[in-house]
Order: sequence, then C-alpha cells, then structure tokens
Amino acid sequence: MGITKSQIFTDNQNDLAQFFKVLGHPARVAILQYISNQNACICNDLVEEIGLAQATISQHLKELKSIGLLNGEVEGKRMCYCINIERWIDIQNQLNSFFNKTKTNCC
Amino acid sequence: MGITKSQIFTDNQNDLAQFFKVLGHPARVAILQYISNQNACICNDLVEEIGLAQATISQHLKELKSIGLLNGEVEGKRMCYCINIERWIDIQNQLNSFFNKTKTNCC
DNA sequence: ATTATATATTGCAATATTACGATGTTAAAT
DNA sequence: ATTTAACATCGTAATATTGCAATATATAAT
Repeated sequence: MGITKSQIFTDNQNDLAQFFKVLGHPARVAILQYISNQNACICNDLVEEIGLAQATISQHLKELKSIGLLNGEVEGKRMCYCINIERWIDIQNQLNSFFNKTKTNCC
Repeated sequence: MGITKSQIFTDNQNDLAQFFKVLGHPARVAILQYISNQNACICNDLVEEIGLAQATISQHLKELKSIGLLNGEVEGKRMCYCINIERWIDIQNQLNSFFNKTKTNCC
C-alpha cells in the first residue's frame, strides 16, 4: 500500500500538509532564502549557489511554483523567478492560524 | 541517486526543512488538531478518529515526537500524548522568522 | 541559418515514505 | 499466573521523492 490516504482528511488538512511538504526540503528552503536576498533571481545562479544539478534545481523550482510561492517571468533567454508576496503572506497566515489554533495543552 | 544531500545545506536550512517535513502529512496535521481539541489525548482515540491502523498512528506519533512537538506520558496502560507548548511556540517562532526574512521581492 | 546560452522535460536508478498485519512489550484486571 | 488492553516495533509491499544525465525547447548572438 503506502500511498497517502488523502480522502480521509479534510481539504484544509491536505492543503496545510501540502504547503508544509513543499517547504520540507532544504534545497527549497535554500532557494527561497537565496532569491529573497538577491535583486536578480536567475535559475543558473541557483545551480552554482546551491550545488545541485541544473535539472534538479529546475524540479525544485517547479514544486515551489506548484503552490504559487514563486512567479516565473521570461527575461530574454533567462527566467526571473520571484517570490509571490501575496501568496507568501497568505500561506504564512494559514500556517500561523494552524499554529495558533493548535496551542491548547492537556497535561 | 535520490538521497537528500543534507551536507550541502546549513544546519538551519536542514532543521527548518525537517520541521516542515514532519508537518507535511495530513495525518500528522490531523493528529495535532485532534489532540489540541481534546482534554484527554490517547492513541486509541486517534485510531478511531483518524481512520488509520494503530501501527500507522503509532508511527506518525513517533515522528511528531522526534522533533519534540509531542510529549508522551505513561498513564497506566495508556499513553497520554500532549503537545509540548514550549517547543510548539519555539518552532512557530523559527518558521515565522523564516517567513519574515524571506519576504523580499525582486520583480 | 547556425551556434551558444538558459532553462525545462524525460527517463531512470537509488532511496525514502506510507501503510498495515503480525508480533512484542508492558501494565491493569481477574 | 493468566488474560486483557493499549501501545510499540518489525517486516514488508506499494508508492513517492530525490537527483542527475541526456535530451528537448526557446531565445540571443553571430
């Protein structure tokens, strides 16, 4: 078996888990940190900066795009990947809401 | 090869990714939400509530314990799993710090 | 048109995760 | 001491993820 049983959870639980999951890889954390520290954000820079193959970086970027965290714009023969601030804040709010609602203790 | 190259990332990046990863499964999100809504938090309740086998719930609890999010106390022949509030707040702060530091845009 | 550059996609091997039945372990109840 | 109840661990099958070489695509430069 082994496949996640998404159907037994709520949409909210699946969505939260999906955000967490995409952020749950050090390369993707590093990519977001690096992009936020640059004024230009170019995939090839990331390959040198992070030390993974170009194909691997491209896949990680795709996953970050899949939850709307990154916007990609074509800039000549380069891609400019940027953090989507609205989405970023939206996800931060959803995660904080989860954290704040789940603070109750029992013991 | 497929194994995560942890050694090329900073401790902070690996730690952040580890927190996100543990929270990146709907069963673990659901477990945390359920425990926070109960006054008693008992593994057997979770099996019925969540709808996964006892062995599976036990494994998910172990992962939540591994990052210190849950405390488990023996209570007779039962276990009382509780959210570790200090750790919970600590992790929330670390994640918020990551989110706030990574808000800069470039495009 | 051809070549060079930048990024995406494909295919695949190695590894990790998810889930659960079966079996251990531990403590209360009889 | 045996039985029962609650949970943990082991073993294993199914699936997902990670990473990269090879290849495809798309634009800029010549």
